[in-house]
Amino acid sequence: MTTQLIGFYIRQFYNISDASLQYLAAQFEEVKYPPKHIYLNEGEPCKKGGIIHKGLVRNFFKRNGRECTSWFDAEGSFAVSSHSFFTQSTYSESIEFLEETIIFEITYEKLEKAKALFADIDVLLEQILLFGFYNVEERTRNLMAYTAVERYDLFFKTHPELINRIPVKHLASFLGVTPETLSRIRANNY
Amino acid sequence: MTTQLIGFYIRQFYNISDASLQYLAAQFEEVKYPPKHIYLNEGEPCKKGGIIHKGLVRNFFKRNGRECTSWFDAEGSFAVSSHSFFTQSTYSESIEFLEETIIFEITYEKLEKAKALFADIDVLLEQILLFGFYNVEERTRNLMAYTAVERYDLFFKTHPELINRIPVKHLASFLGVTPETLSRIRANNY
DNA sequence: GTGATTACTTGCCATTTGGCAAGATTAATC
DNA sequence: GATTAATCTTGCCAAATGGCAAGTAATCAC
Repeated sequence: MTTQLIGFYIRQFYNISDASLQYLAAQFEEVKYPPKHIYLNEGEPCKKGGIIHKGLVRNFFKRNGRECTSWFDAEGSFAVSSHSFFTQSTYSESIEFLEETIIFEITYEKLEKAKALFADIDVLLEQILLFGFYNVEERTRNLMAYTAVERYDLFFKTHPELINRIPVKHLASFLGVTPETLSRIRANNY
Repeated sequence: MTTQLIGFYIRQFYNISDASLQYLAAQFEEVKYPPKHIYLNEGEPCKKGGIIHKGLVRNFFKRNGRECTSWFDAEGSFAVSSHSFFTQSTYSESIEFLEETIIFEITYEKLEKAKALFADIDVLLEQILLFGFYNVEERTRNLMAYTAVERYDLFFKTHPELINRIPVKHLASFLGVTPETLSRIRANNY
């Protein structure tokens, strides 16, 4: 049953009680989206989010006329625009599915309700936010202190399973370089 | 009285009740630190934090042998290593006072206690974390999508009052360039 | 104040990265 | 499966940034 699955994913962040999980899991809905589907358009508040069961997602924004990928998420991660979701305000971030993607989806309202009913669900959300905070912080550091080659190597080491699933142009826009530069890095011209 | 002051600072983030403020403010202690004082050494868990009443602080880490400044904080902001503080785990981040700095200081334990006693203090902390998350996210975007000149101009626009308080080498390490490059940017060689 | 140290600036050149354009490859459409 | 359109790669050169070294300015210690 999906309760098992959702528990598996969620308890990676915080070990909520069986009762909380029972309630929470019932709020999720399994949904399938096709590749290239835009899950969130920048400027819209992020009213729902999902645990990725199968598939690949990218969050991106536009600056200086070009698309920049802020984050990739695959199985076990969340399809959500964190700041927009947690504050229910708009943000200049879009979400796109890169593959056919199956997610367990929940609305902000349902999550709020669950949070009010079970204290440990509140803690769970705090832990998830903290995890996101840590990830963004590490990313900032990498952009500051590492060269493009080092950033690519790091991504290659930490996410080997994604290298062949992500189109070069998107990986480039994540690493903060042009597709040409990434192409040269991969060809080992450096 | 300091309760007034602390209320002024804290309610910028979330408007806690008078009762909560009364209790919380009493947990703070006013402390003065000299310039160059290392408030937190990387690898130590961040057990206390402070609201900056007067002074200037930088958070930094070391990578590839050089110091990188992750953030500056001045009056009204916090002297704290967020992730380390919230998780009470270690992180490779240090905190240094750049000027003689007066902070209202509180330990993690006291804050936890206050959080358990007053629900709105919990909300306050969530808001503060969310604000930090937003800041780091914006910073990542700037590093990805802007040139050094654009990043400097942005900092100049958003923090004009800090430009003359921050040594060039530290501002450079914040913007992700060498001191020489920042020096040239300021001289308008670009 | 004076000397010593540290920080800042500038010139020179190397390295990294970007941008255009052409060709090669892959994927999408019918 | 042929055609079309994206995407990816590579060469070439330009622009941005780094690194060393020397000189200047500011700060610190006594």
